[in-house]
Order: sequence, then structure tokens, then C-alpha cells
Amino acid sequence: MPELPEVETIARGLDQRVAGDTIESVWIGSKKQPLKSPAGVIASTLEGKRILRVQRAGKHIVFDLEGPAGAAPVPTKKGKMYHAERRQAAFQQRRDGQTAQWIVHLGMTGRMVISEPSAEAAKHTHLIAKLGSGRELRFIDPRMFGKLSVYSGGFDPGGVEPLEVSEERFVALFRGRKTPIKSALLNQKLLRGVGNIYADESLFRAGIRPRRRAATITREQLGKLRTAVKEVLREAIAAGGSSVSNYVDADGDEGFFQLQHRVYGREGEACLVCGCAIRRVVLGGRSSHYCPNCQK
DNA sequence: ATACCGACCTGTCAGC
DNA sequence: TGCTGACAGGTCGGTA
Repeated sequence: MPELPEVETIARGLDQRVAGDTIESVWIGSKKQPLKSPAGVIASTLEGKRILRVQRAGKHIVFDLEGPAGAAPVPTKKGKMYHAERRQAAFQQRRDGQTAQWIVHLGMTGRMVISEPSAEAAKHTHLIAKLGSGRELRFIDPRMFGKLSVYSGGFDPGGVEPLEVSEERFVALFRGRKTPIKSALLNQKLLRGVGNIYADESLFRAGIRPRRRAATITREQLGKLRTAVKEVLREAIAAGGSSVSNYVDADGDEGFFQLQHRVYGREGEACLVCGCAIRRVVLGGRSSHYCPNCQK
């Protein structure tokens, strides 16, 4: 389901709503699970830990958890930590190698929801974390392409953040690659967070066809592409992400960026710039949408 | 290195 | 109404 803007929206929502809360107990479903770490390790790592903050790294949601016994002292005021204090605690503990991290990848259909305990668990609920505040944090994933894992400090998703990458670095990522530019954009080891929708939208704005070999793209065009990627991602985050089928954020709200898609999902419709019919081709098994006139 | 393919899963929707 | 096939925001591993 989610690419960078959706994960960013979800992580921000979660940070606002559960940072400072404590995970009291964890239930993990008994069927086969979308887990990367063993269920017992996940449960024992999460239980009893306070959530310091929730962030995004690529398409991953990262929960920074208060370290084990002996962790840096965490300043509290009546049990409530302020944002700056949480940041500080997270920083200190990572420096001291004491931060545990809970990593959630939502795959195509994963969702994280906050519910009252009385609310019936949705079908395909795989994990429920009971929080000190009395609420529950639930992970739901029908297709089970999502992945849950835990790390003790230092989770590294690889790749560079597209919103932070310099032009130098961006150009270097694609230099000499014979692979189609669209495939390179989807490669999380290069840029992390760009998925099918935003790859197509970025290429349209940069005027580059998805099948163009990365190595044949001029430096100037790559500069344009970097700008396009950032623009698209920023606009999408501002719109709360794209709700193409049933994506909702941590508060259950839909995103609206799908209304601004210029090529994705618009096969046969008129290009908003030149009026040409938008084409759809399959590239590396993924639908790719482009304007045959505007993109070269 | 690269590129294509199927596999992993369930749900939905269009078409017959 | 119900069946079938195509398709879905992601990744991984195998094979040429």
C-alpha cells in the first residue's frame, strides 16, 4: 500500500499519538506471521518498553524504544515526557547502544491502527500491543507482505533519503547503470522510499520515459529528476498521501494526493499538458504510466 | 551487474 | 448470481 509519503504520514500520526506511551503486553497471532524476527523475540523486546518516538526510514516505520535496564535516565513530568526530552533520550540511548527499535514494513496492505480494547479486532490482525494508556496498537495486513522485526540499535535500511539527497549524490547513484531509470528509482538500495506511483509521477514531471536507460540520461536531466522526485514527495506528504484503494493513516483518514496524479492510473486518459493518451506498459512486472509525447 | 520471472498472499472489480 | 482472470502502493530469490 504505502510509499514514502504514506509511511511518513502514518509515522507522524503514530508519533503524535503513542510516543511517551508504554507497551505493556503483546499478542501475536498464532497463524503463520509476517515476521522477520521470531515472535518470542519481538514480544520480549517490546514488552515493558516505552515508545520514545516514531519515525520513518525509507518505507519503514521505526519505533525507538526506551533501552533495557541501565538506560540513560529519562526525565519525566508526571509520567509525561515532552518531545524535546524524548528526542534527547533517544539520542543518548542510541549513542550508548541501548536503544531497541521496532521496525514495521507495511508491504502492500499493512496498516497500523490505534483502537480501544473493546473494538473488535479486524480480520488479518497479526499483532496487538496493549499500551499503558489503555489503548491498543494493532498491526493488520491481509496479504502479509508486511514485515515486523526488532533491532537493538542501528537499524539501517540502506539507500539514501530522497528528500535529503544532494545533487552530486543523486547523479552518482545512476551513473553507468544500464537498467531502466524506473527500475533504478524503485531500487531501495539506491533511493529509499520511492515506489510505483511516485516513480511514474516523478518521471512524468522530469519528462523522462520509464524505459530510458539510466546511463543515457544527462546530468541536467538527472538534476531535473531529483527536483521532480522531491516535489512530488513533498506535495504528496502535504496531501496526506495517496488513497488509491483503501489506504488510511494512523488516524483512519484518507490521503488526497491521488487527485493530483498526472499519469499513474490514467491509462488512455488525456495528458494534462499535451492531450495525448497516457500509455501503460509493464516494466519489471510493474505497471508504468507515461505520456508518449511529453516524455522522451 | 542486469533483467526478467514467479513467488509470496488476499481482496476487489470488470466481464462474461 | 456466480465464476474467472487481471490487477493491486512491495520485496525476494532464481535463472539466463
